[in-house]
Amino acid sequence: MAEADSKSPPKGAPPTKRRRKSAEQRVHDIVEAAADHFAEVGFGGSTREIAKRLGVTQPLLYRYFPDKDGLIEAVYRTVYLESWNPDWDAGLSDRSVPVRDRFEKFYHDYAKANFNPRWLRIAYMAGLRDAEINEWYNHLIEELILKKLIQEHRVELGMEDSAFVDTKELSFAWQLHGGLLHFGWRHHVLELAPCETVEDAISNGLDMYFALAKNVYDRAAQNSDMS
Amino acid sequence: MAEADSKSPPKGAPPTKRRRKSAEQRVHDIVEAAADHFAEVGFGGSTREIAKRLGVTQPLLYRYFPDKDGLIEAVYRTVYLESWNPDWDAGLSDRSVPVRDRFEKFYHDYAKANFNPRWLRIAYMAGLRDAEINEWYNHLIEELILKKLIQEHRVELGMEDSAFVDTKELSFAWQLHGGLLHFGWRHHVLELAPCETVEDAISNGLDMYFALAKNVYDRAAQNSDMS
DNA sequence: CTCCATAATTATCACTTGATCACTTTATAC
DNA sequence: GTATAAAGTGATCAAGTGATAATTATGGAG
Repeated sequence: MAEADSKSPPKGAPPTKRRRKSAEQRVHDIVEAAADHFAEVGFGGSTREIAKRLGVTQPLLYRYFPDKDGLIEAVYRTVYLESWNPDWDAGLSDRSVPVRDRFEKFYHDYAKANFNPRWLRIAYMAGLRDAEINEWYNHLIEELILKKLIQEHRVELGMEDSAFVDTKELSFAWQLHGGLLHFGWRHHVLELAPCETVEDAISNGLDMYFALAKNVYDRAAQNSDMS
Repeated sequence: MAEADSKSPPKGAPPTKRRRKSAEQRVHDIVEAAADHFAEVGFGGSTREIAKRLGVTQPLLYRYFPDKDGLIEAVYRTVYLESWNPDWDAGLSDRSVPVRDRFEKFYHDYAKANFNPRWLRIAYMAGLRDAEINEWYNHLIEELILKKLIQEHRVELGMEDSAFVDTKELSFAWQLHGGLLHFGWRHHVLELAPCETVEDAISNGLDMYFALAKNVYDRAAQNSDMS
């Protein structure tokens, strides 16, 4: 705040005094500008354009990053990490609240943090560029969110609290998560006119998930009664 | 057939006779090679590499396409059109078959045609590059597949055959389609180890859709009874 | 005020890329 | 055979790219 963004010189034109920033601050600014630029034009975007946005010369980037790939990886980290809230796990574990409500709140927060052009575009671009980072992220989602959903749902239905998660259960959970992510894609990448709000999409997705998961558990319970 | 693929000279090295192809054939070959190359490395891939794959010099491409963008658009068209089967509509309309079965078959075919790295990567890359083409495609899906699903399902439940499609119904249908597409993404772009088959994913997705849609329709029917 | 570590710049290189044009080779019609 | 339309090549350009090295300017410590 209070500081005009890097670029503009105070007043006159000629001297254009160069302002120094701490290494820490500069790294942060560069990654931020790089993320914005790459999100817009892809990772093919030039280092010169990034420097231009910062009002800085291009070789300066190489003072803080070994090469373009290094910068891109820093962008990965920033984009993925700064949009992940560590508090989510606590919220999802709070059994004083119905599972449905817990996950509805979670997905509202998740959408608020991630359903924007910058995050979605970089996430999909990263998946296309090198799947590794996205593999890691999907693993995170599966372990921390989807398996949690399955287990907490089971507990609420009075089933035994087993760590084992069935393929079919995971399939349902991924169907939910994938469907919502695709909503984000249509909305913020394709920029299609939204015929429903995010809240509705989340609510509808959860309805589908809980309705069917319950059916399946009920049927399983009947089967075990018969045995 | 019987013709060794363009590249290799018949036998010896020195003369490397240049083979001529009809313009039509050459255009087809170029687009095919371009699609393969772009699918692998992104639309930043070079025209020289495409030419190399064909065993041809790079300027030749400019005989058949005005510029790189023109080539990319031709790739769009080929990839999208050649993987769309016009017969699908007939299959989806055949009321002698249960809706569930019709759409299960459709999604099997759809996955067979589209769930491969080339199609998925180019489709997502196209969405990131310029949303327009993907907007058009999503419109196609919505009009020809999803609305069909909704209406045929209604008919099977004995409801009136109205052309009007509710926002909520569409939301469910997109949740289904998006979830399945995301399965393709995880499977063929991220190359994650599949813990379920495509068939299972489709079957589970449809289970979720039909279970909930039926619930909603039943509830709507009760409400109208009360009025 | 002076010093000096270091933030930032200037100049530049080697290379790739999309694109153009004049030229050569091929197949086909006569 | 020979003429000819068109398929294909070679040489080359201008622009833009990531990256390096030498140089300059800044601001805090003493």
